[in-house]
Amino acid sequence: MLTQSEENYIKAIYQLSESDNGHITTNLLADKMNTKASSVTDMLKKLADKSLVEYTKYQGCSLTVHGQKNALMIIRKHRLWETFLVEKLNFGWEEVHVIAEQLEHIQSTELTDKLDTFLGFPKVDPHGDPIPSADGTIQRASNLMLFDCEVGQRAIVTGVKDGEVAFLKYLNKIGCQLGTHLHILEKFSFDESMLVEVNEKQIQFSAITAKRITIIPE
Amino acid sequence: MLTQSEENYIKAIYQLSESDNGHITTNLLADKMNTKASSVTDMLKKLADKSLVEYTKYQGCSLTVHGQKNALMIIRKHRLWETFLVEKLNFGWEEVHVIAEQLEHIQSTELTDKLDTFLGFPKVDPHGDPIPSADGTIQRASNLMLFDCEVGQRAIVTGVKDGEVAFLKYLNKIGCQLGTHLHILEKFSFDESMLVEVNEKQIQFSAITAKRITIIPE
DNA sequence: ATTATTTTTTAGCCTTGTCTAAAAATATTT
DNA sequence: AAATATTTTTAGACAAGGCTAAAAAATAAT
Repeated sequence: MLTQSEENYIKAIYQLSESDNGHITTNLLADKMNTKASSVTDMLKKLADKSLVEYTKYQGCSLTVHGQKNALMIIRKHRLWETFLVEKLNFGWEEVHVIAEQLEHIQSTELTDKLDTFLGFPKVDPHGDPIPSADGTIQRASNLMLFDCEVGQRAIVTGVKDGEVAFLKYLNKIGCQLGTHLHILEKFSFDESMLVEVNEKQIQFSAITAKRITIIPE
Repeated sequence: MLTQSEENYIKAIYQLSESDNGHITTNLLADKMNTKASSVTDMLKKLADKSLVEYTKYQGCSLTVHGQKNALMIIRKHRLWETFLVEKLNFGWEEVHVIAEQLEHIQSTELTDKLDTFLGFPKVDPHGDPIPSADGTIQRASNLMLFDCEVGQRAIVTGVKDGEVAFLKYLNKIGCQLGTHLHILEKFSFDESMLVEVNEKQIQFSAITAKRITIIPE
């Protein structure tokens, strides 16, 4: 049984491992957790004792298989609850993250699985992130970015990365959701921004934004 | 913003106040919280500082209006979640208490109210206990006990008190739920037990059990 | 190959919530 | 009313999780 703090560390390590290839440094984690490096060191020792992470002094850490399994279950809960909040309680996709951060710590496998059943075994959460199944399987998230599309191409939005509230609200305003059709009209080399048709309106996306929107070509 | 521990104390004090008329002693609370009197003393000071309880040394405590309001919101959350678990996720009424003890600490008034809406503003939880409304109003629970019924009388089950798992499972076995019709056939003075017709079967209820089942006369 | 710099760890302290053991206040008996 | 028993509080300690400041290791730069 893990504490909430331990769970939060495990989840953070998992998420960092997805981008930064496995080798997580103390400072990186401290940054992600909004805490100090010294606190991270303390916690890593604790997690290593419980064999959730591999940790060697001054060498950073990585999750053990056991740790990964735990991380996936926390992420499963987080994403199922987000789905519940949006699908059943009519929350907006920009509102659910903070609440799900609390709900993901509720301990009951039976609850998680029944929630999954109730929701009809959704494959992705409201931001397009894949939901791990009860046995710990997870689909690889689509990594085709709007940014990579060519002029003239058509695509459908499948997800948003790092969905901070302000960004999601902006997408709401321009009517851009999961499933929205896009048509790339123009790309500008000077700042790598692009002009895109969204719901019959022309929208200018910065490179940063275009890298946060994942798509499938149409 | 209260810690989980503070919330648990507040809730316990509220529940004790319902039966034991307002004046809660340190030991009583310690017992209810499965902790030591010294720990209770410490916590009462903290709660008094936050003006959630009225506390005078050696004299026990009682909730302030502010404390009562908090207690009611925790109970509201607990009972709404219990209802959700039974109505939507198909849990049995004997399974939901422990899970709801975790869910009751989730902080989001919006979530609570949206859950209430989703459930269709239920008046009582799966054990027949009244659910406080968003403004903190709560219906007085029915206090007519099966125990008080006379021979020949008919009644309908409206609730169960102190619903520990084994007791609720027993009620499941004999098919006794909220809404079940009862017919009192006989009362025995030697041990105050009673013979009751439940679903066309004759069941012998001890005094203890008959005091835990609340009813309305038919 | 030594400095200098950055990163990480250690050491010591704080807070929350708990505990035990001893002291103080209140209740109960005789 | 005094002695005894019970209840409650205080004092001091501990574990979890965090912090700051100083020390140690690793990395970068001369």
